[in-house]
Amino acid sequence: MAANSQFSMAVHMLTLIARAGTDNVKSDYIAGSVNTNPVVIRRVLSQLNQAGLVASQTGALGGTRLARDPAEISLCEIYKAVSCGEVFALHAKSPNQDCPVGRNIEAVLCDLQKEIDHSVGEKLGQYTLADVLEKVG
Amino acid sequence: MAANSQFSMAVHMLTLIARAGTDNVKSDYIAGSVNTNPVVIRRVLSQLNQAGLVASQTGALGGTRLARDPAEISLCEIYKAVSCGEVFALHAKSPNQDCPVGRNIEAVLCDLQKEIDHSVGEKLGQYTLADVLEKVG
DNA sequence: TTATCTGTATCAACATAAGTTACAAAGGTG
DNA sequence: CACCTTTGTAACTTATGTTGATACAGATAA
Repeated sequence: MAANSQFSMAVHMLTLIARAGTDNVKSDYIAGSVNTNPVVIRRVLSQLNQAGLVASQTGALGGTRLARDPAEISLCEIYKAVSCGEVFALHAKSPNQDCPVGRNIEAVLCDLQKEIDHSVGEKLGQYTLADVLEKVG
Repeated sequence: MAANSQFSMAVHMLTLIARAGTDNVKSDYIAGSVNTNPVVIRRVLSQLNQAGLVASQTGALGGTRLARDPAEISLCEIYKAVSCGEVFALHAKSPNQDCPVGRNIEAVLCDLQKEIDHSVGEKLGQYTLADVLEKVG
């Protein structure tokens, strides 16, 4: 499949929204900067909305604004909001349970997966949207 | 697409191969434990071969054996051998360069991507195939 | 009332993984 | 040498997921 770039899009979008302060930002405007279709933007915004990172408003003069201070939004929260997110996938089909390795490997990999995902979350948690804003300028 | 489970397969496969010691393990046998097609196994083995983790032999009595001691094979090496591997993807299409955010966001995300990938590698590097062997029993 | 936006549903286009079949080449064995 | 087994790949199919695009209902300001 095409690689999932929703996290990159989300950070980009939130940066734009943050820079607008309390003004509502329209999905059309965001789409112009991200260089994609407004519906793609609104799909990601829907997830950010559910995560409580932004607030949207319909109707004329509608749009989206941040629900929280940029310094209070960690990249980990953004990642979790948009990602189905495991660094690596477990077996698609269950291994052969008659094999001692096949019987036990899944649990070992599952534990490892949790540990790696947790470590990614911690690393992303070291940065906030405010840090990104500063770097982007 | 279907999620990429090659790393999980690779760890599973290498565990089976390690347990066989110096004996050659056939792709048919591995496929039976992983519960998939032998060609899928040989495709992953081909990558592990290129990474120097295993050695294969064609012909009758052929098969695959470890090229190194299990304690000298880190999970990071396995991950790098099979994964095209970024935790998150950058923008598919380049953002709008006329927008100050679009112009700078890619570099920021690229740096972040490298940092996260590096941290995943470090975490995986804390474990070896020998550790997996011990856990699987 | 009208124009503007969001929120979704739906469909097409494209990419990738996994599964399968087929076969050339390598390498033991009788 | 002839035969059998096994790897290494190519090619094709199927399944799944992401992105892009069109369409339209519902909300809301002027």
